[in-house]
Amino acid sequence: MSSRDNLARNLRLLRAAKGMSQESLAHEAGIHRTYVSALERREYSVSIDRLDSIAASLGVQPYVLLMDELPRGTLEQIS
Amino acid sequence: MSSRDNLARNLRLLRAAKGMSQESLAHEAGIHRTYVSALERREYSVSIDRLDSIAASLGVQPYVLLMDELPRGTLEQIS
DNA sequence: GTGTGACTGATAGTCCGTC
DNA sequence: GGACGGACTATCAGTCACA
Repeated sequence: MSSRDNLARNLRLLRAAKGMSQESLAHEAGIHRTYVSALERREYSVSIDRLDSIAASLGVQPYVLLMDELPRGTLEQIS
Repeated sequence: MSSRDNLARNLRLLRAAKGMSQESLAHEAGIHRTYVSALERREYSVSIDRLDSIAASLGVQPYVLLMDELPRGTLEQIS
C-alpha cells in the first residue's frame, strides 16, 4: 500500500465522517475543489505542506492521513 | 509543528540510528544527495511518493516520519 | 456534488559545483 | 560527510469548461 492509496481512502472516510463535500473541504483547506477530487482518485502525490492544511480542515494530525488503518475511534471523535 | 519540521528532525534521528550518511540514504532511496540535505534543512515540502521511498530505506512506515514524537522503541529496533 | 481534460504557474527534485 | 548556490527539468497544484 502506497501513501497515495492510503491518503485517497482516508480522505474519503474522514470527509464522509464530517459530512463535508469535496467543495467545502477544499474551501476550508484553501485548495481547489478539483484538486481534492484528484487526490481522492490518486492522481497526485501531494506535498506535506498541503497535507498539513488538509489535515487541519479535517481535525486530525497530518500523519493520520497516511496510515494503513485509522486509529480506533478516529471517525467517531471527528464530530 | 509542521510536517516539514517533523520530517527534518525524524530524518536526522533515524538516519543517525542506522549509521547512514546523507549520500548512502539518497542512493538507497533513489533520490539525489543534495535533496536529502535540503530536506533535513526544511528547504522543501517533500511529496508523499518520495516519502515512501525514503521510509522504505530507513525501515519505517512513511507516516512515522511525520509524527511529533517517534513511537517508543523505534530507534532501538532499527538495527 | 463529482469526474475529467486541457492548459498554465509554482515548486519539487536533479545535477553541476565550491567551501 | 555535510551546507549551500545556480541552473535546469519534472511534477505538483490552480483554474477553467463541460459532462
